[in-house]
Amino acid sequence: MAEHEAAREQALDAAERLFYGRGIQAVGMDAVRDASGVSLKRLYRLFPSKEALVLQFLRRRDERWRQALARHVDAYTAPDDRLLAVFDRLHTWFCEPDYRGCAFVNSFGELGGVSAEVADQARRHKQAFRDYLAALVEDSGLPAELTDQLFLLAEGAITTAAITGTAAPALHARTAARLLVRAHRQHAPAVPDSVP
Amino acid sequence: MAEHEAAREQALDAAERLFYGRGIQAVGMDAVRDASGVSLKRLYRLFPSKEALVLQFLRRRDERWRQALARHVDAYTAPDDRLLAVFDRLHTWFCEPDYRGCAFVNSFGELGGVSAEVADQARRHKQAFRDYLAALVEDSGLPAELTDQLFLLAEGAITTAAITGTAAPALHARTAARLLVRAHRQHAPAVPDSVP
DNA sequence: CAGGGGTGAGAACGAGCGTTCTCGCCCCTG
DNA sequence: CAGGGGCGAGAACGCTCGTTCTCACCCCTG
Repeated sequence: MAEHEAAREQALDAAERLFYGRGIQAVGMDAVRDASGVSLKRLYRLFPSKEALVLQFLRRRDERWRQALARHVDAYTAPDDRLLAVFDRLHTWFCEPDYRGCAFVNSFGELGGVSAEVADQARRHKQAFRDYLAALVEDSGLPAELTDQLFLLAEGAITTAAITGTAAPALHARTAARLLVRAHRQHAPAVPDSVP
Repeated sequence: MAEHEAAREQALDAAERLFYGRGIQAVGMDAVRDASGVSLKRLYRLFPSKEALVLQFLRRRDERWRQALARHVDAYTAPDDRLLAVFDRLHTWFCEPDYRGCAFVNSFGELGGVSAEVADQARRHKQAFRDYLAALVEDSGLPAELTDQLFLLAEGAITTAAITGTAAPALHARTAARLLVRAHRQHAPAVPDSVP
């Protein structure tokens, strides 16, 4: 029954491409069928409803997005490089040809007011990203207040890149991040008193 | 024919409340009629189509949003206070009970991939906000690069406040903004060599 | 080879929605 | 007072879409 898994993946691939590119409500199940080659009957056996497909799409996207970020960050070892690598990853993301912002922000805007589950997915995704940033900040020996500041820069860059259609916001966010890191170091300098 | 204008305003008020609160596609013209008390026939005489109503809603919201911001900023005279007042304004906005993020970001996420006009409205709105920030930055004698950095902070705060449902992002953005202003002043200090 | 259980393609169904039409009512003019 | 033109309420229409059903087909077992 690997057939089953393959169809599931095809369906989710198509759903992701369509939902992300055109918005969720603008995409019918017929469009998912046409794009995936998975018949309606099978679609409804794999996912009990469109809402289930949407939530699955969001779950998978969250996982993959965070994996891609971590993979990029893990190419660096120096804590400060790792912090800034987040913004490099944003830059390459923004350069993808059909970049259209954060799927979770978009879904939240479209359905957050009407579907509690979608709103929850968005909250969880952002929370996970913030937690990840917090760990990087702590590894750098920087104060925790920096986390939210960097998070806001990243978040702002994500939506600004989408709306303006350019990747420059990643660079602006990166410079701002460097300035903030430096500012925080000046008030509570180098720090590392590890291994007491 | 003040009747005409009154109905128009009622319709736009209801449309704004509904579109902003539930998303655009989740709100039918019937809902606008019920909430506004303006009959369907009249609605369609006032606005040739739902899309026209949506665009009008966005135009009006852009105008009012920027007016409210300017009014708040104009309560201050010192250039640096005016800059930071932007984030205070965000804070009071986030505290509104049915705050649900930026109507333009939400509309862009929902319809930007499918309606060029909606995408355009979002672009224009963000551009206008950025221009406004740029003027404040220039009035403070600060370097232009600061503009995009503050813009990203504001933008990030707007969506983060929506998704987390708290107003704290405004405070985080404000502190980050203060740090960035200070950082920029250290590299190219006080400046004002006005009136040569 | 017979038969049946699952499959795919597409029709069908029912609800929702954008838009228009009908019809009775009211007010305004001659 | 007579008549008509615009108005509101809501029905109606046509389309889309989520979901299910039909039916012919294929493959697999006895």
